[in-house]
Amino acid sequence: MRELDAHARKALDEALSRQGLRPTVQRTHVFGVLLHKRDHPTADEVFVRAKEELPGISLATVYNCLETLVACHLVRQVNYEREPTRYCPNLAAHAHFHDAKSGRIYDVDLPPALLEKLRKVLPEGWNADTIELSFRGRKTKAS
Amino acid sequence: MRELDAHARKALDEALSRQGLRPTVQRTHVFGVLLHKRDHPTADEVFVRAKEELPGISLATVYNCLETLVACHLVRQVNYEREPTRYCPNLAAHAHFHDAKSGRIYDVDLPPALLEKLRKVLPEGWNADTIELSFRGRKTKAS
DNA sequence: CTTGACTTTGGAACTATTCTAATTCCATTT
DNA sequence: AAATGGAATTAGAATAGTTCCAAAGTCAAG
Repeated sequence: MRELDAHARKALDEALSRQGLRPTVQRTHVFGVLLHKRDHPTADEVFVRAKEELPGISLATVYNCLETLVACHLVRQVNYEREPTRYCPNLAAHAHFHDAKSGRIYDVDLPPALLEKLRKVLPEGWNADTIELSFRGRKTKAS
Repeated sequence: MRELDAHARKALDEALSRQGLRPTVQRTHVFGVLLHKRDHPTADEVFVRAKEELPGISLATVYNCLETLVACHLVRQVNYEREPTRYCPNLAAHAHFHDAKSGRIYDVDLPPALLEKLRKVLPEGWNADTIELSFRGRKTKAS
């Protein structure tokens, strides 16, 4: 992952400058790491991967960059039980499936119609900004 | 909350003995604390409440008891972001609503039909043992 | 009573994350 | 180009929720 593609580059620059922040090499690279392998890494894993190209980067910076990317809505946090937070650059509406066997997390598409139905379970006057749906179980088939 | 009612007592005794565990005074009391005020307390909050009647109880024991109750399926854990784990004695299928303003967590009933629909978003061969659904937002009306 | 498994306890240890203070970077102004 | 000042990065210390551990206590069964 030498470089961000033009689309990602633009999304990053715009989202950052919207909040008066600069696209530093660390931020850019951390974003690149997430886009490169979309497997929901932890901050530590991002740190290890980031160091391959930016040996001097610190863990604190990785945390800072991830926090910034989340604040800019370029990346989502995924929490599962008390495990370390994972990071996900998939911004489309989706749920997560935690495979008990491998520990891996998979994205699962959420049809907009279902999202609407979910919103409807809330009583009048309760407004949800975010909806999180996660499954835990076992995959018996790959796919 | 001097005593567990007969129903809770029975559920506790049966669930514990199913795993060869004993209904100690600490376990019984921690369960009682959760049933008494169903507001999703943290382990620390349970600790504080438990000490009112059992001044000698230790935090480690509260953690142990909660873990045991969860393992016996008498209590559910509720995690939200990286906040401390909360505990919930409501075993019926339900979602959680996190009120951003008050920080409080509310139970939201989940119709079985909706649960079925949720299960259907998973690809063939992916079997969910647990489904977690949580909302975050603001309540504009009490209710 | 003894035995042996289960429990509880206090405190130490662990770990993900946040904080802090010092340094570096970089765009802008001189 | 040098100086300025706010933003960003850094290493390491600090924090907080939770788990671990070894010792002491409890209890049912023999």
